[in-house]
Amino acid sequence: MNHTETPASINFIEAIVEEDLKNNKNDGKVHTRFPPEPNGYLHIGHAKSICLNFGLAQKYNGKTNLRFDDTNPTKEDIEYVNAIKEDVRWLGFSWDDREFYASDYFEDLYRFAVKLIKDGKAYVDDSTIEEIRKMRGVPTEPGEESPFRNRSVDENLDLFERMRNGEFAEGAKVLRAKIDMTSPNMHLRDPIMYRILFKEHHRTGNAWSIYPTYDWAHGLSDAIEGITHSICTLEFEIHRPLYDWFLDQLDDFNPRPRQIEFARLNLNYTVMSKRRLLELVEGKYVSGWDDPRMPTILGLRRRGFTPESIRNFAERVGVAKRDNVIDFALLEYCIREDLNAHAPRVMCVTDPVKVIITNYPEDKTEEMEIENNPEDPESGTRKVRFSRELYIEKDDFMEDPPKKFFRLGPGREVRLKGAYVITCTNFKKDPITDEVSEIYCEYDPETKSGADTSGKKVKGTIHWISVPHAQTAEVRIYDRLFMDPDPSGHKAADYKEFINPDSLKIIPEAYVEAGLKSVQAYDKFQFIRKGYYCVDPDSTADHLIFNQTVTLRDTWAKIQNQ
RNA sequence: UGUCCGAUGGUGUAACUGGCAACACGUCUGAUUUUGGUUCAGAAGAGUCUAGGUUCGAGCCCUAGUCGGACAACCA
Repeated sequence: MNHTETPASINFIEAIVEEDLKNNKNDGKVHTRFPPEPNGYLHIGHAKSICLNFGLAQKYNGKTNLRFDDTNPTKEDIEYVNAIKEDVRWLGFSWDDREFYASDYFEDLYRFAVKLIKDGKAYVDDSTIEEIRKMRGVPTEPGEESPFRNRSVDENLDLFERMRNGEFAEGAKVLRAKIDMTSPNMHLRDPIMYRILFKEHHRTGNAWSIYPTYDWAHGLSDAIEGITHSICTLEFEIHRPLYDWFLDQLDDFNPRPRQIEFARLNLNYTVMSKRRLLELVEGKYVSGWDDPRMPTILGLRRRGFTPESIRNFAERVGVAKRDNVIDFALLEYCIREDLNAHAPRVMCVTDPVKVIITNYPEDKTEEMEIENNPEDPESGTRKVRFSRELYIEKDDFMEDPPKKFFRLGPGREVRLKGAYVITCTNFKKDPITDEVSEIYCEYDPETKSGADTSGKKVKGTIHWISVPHAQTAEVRIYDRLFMDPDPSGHKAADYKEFINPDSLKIIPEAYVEAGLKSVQAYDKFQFIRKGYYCVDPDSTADHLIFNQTVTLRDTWAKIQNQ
């Protein structure tokens, strides 16, 4: 045995944290936060951020706050805060009693703003939104100063207070930080700290008529909560000088939070922007935020994803600063890995054709004991009834099969999963449609599953449902919502053109094993491609995997070529 | 014609303070298999954006360039 220690590789954020720990910065504490704006449902991209923030704290014995960044009442709603809490919890993370809201700090923020005004570092601007925009200039040229920039401290103080008191109309005035109108960084050209908004806030009601902007509120909220490492996505990188500037103007915060940016998750075939997901919901392209085709946590959950699989995915995609597009196949792999080991499996026939076992007694019924999950010995077995007439999948029979086709055809043998080996002796076709309507087989009594004394080896195993014992259930097949070209790039003119028309297929009456109530969702791309169906019988309940041997798209292409 | 950030197999992430570019997904081959799944064994695939420089030695350091991304909401 070689005991050479390979140092476990850490990501760049962990490297920063470890460096801080080494220098005993922040008294050796690690405190992160997950700060969603409650204006939409969480998606797989947020899951990465959640895993990052909570995972980092867990790893270094720190804590993570859940903070709602609720500074813009025009977009936010209590519905979203509840949904977000549920999603984070479901993912397996706990914020204990540290559930905070940026709106909790409105009074503090106001006080800090007054301090800035007194220090001559903020001023009330009467310019219109257009004027402000125009004077801000463009990135390649300096902006110009507002005519209101040099108001006296007293006047600013008075005006700001009256803004708070609701004496001015929306858009009439804003509070701006006095920084540098010539800065090449647009965010430093006197950024807006407060705007007037006569809008009811989901937590503070009508108490406020001014609301802080993100830049003003975020760093301060971090500081107030004692956050040490404020992790956010790359698009905030250019905000960092402003984040630091605001903190520099105020008290000496200890710990002094540090903003660290990472590249957000992109998935091919997937739209990840909250705004666009909202469009999909409002435009009824999907049934809701929890539609199994959505990349939302709720959607993935209904699609059959487990919290473990998503956490695992977040771990595997890694963390870095370069733009990335993760292959959907990795996400599929993560859930398959988990479900394969844990999900119980059942049989279902979606596109049936009848098989008659001519040498099996007409009035006989057997109960076959079939394991629920061959990978999991603890999953036990169930009894499935078997009789002379069965349904099998149309795809599992070929009149004139090519060499590499391992399933049923004239004269061929297959095993019926958990039952007998049968040999096809004949078949009948519908004279009108020319489709195979009945298949005649003989079974070998010696080949009974678990008690096979025949020594027979067969290449294929197919699933079946006993005709007299069959139950019907609706089956929904979900494919990826988007097809090529990849809509995850943000350049698509209208990404809705890429919606896959077959993303949801409903089979109203598929044959299922007795005892199955309904079959709501399973996933074509993830599972059929690998020979699996994932079932979500009751929205978010446990899932099952069908014993399915539907022609695998890739495999089938190969068989045809041979 | 600005500022900031980034660049490693098809995809993503590694490579301790410079020391033969590794892991995973995907792909392909073979074995096993009562689901063409799983599992197992193996293979192909990059010489690290380019050009210089420092060095015994550069993916790592320096310089210049190229390409990509972000930034001009009273959004976050």
